[in-house]
Amino acid sequence: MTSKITTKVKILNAAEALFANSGFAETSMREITAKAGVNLASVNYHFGSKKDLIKAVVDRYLERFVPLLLEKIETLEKCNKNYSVSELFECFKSPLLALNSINKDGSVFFLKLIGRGYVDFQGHLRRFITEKYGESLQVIQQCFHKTMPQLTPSEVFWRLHFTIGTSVFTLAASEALIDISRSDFDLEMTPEKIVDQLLPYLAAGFAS
Amino acid sequence: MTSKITTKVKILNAAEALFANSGFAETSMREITAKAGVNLASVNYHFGSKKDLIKAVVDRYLERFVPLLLEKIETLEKCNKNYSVSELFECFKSPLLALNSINKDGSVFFLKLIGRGYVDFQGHLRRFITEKYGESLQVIQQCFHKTMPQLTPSEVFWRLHFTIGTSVFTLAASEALIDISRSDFDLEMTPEKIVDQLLPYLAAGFAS
DNA sequence: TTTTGTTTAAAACGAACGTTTTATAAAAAA
DNA sequence: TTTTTTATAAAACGTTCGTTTTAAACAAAA
Repeated sequence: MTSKITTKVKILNAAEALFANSGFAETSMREITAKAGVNLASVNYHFGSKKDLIKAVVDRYLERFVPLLLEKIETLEKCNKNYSVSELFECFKSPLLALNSINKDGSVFFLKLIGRGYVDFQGHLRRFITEKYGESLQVIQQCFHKTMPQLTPSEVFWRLHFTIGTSVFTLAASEALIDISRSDFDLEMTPEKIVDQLLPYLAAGFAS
Repeated sequence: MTSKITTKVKILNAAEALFANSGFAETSMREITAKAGVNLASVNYHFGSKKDLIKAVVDRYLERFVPLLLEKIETLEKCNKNYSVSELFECFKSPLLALNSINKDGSVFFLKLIGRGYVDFQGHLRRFITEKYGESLQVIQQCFHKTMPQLTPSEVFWRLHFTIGTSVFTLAASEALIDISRSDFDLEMTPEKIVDQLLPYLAAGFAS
């Protein structure tokens, strides 16, 4: 028997696409439930409020992503005591791609949502993330510090967030940028091709 | 006689701060007019609509910034035929700081607004900018290409937008990041200090 | 089968939104 | 001064928002 798609999951799938592409405030409950093909009231019934729905949408990805990433980093540390920045960057790749099993375009959605979480929605989402995943994030940060021990922890922090910023902004604005690229260079870009150009840029910046 | 602050300017000043820090959709007309100390209807009277107000807020900065930047680049081209990437980056500094004469924190507001313009507000703002400043932006792009002629125009385009992305995201999320930096490292950061760390990062990435 | 709890459906709620209208005041032009 | 334009003020407009209520359908347990 093929597992039934529950109302909850229908809502999550519809909401994440709209949130990622249009933003939290710009997306209404009615748009979400219409796209999901469910009743308007079901969001409040299953999630409580729009605020909690936003958290649930992001958390579905984080719950998958963070453990996979920590796992990858752990095996890297075991195999190779003196790993490099780019090896550490590599650890992000497969956990990110794993998100596409939750949803086609899941990895793109995830990065877009993270980007929105920083700038939209006041601090709600960020506070939720740091509460639930703060320890894991600090572990990751320390791993980056190991690759560049000459930096202060604060410098590592800022370079990491420059990196995150470049990634999530590029993805968040990817539709606009792909548009421009098509009209200016007659070049059809995809998120994958963008990432290929992005990675060396990021590595060079972080190791600067 | 001290020049009178018109209602129009009061609205622009109030709106830009709210737009930059909270976003376009999240900021209501009533918040704007309350902060400006003017009547609710005056926004529609002077600007037509909220959409047009958003354009006016951003354009006040662009009208100052773009000519100053083009001027700086022009003199660089005259003085030095073979200028470098970092020399070109330098050209952005003083035009950016000149925005602080429009408004204390003007340069930070400007970058935050550009960042929001990419991801919020569908494509309205971006379309407006490319219509009015598209030619200037292409000139700038060609100058960057001169510093790295081995790249294709498309590659220049993407690296430039990675750079923009890093900048505007960092500024847009600067409050959140400054918060974290304070609690994690007991370090009080300012936008200026952030920019000092950001510039070498950007230069390394672009020239990668 | 009856009962109980869970999920969906439809309708309505009050609040907040951008905008418009109407009226009044101030300034400029005649 | 009178007339005409320009600007501000107050109130109301119709919509849309997130949420709640009420009722019906469905499932599980007794």
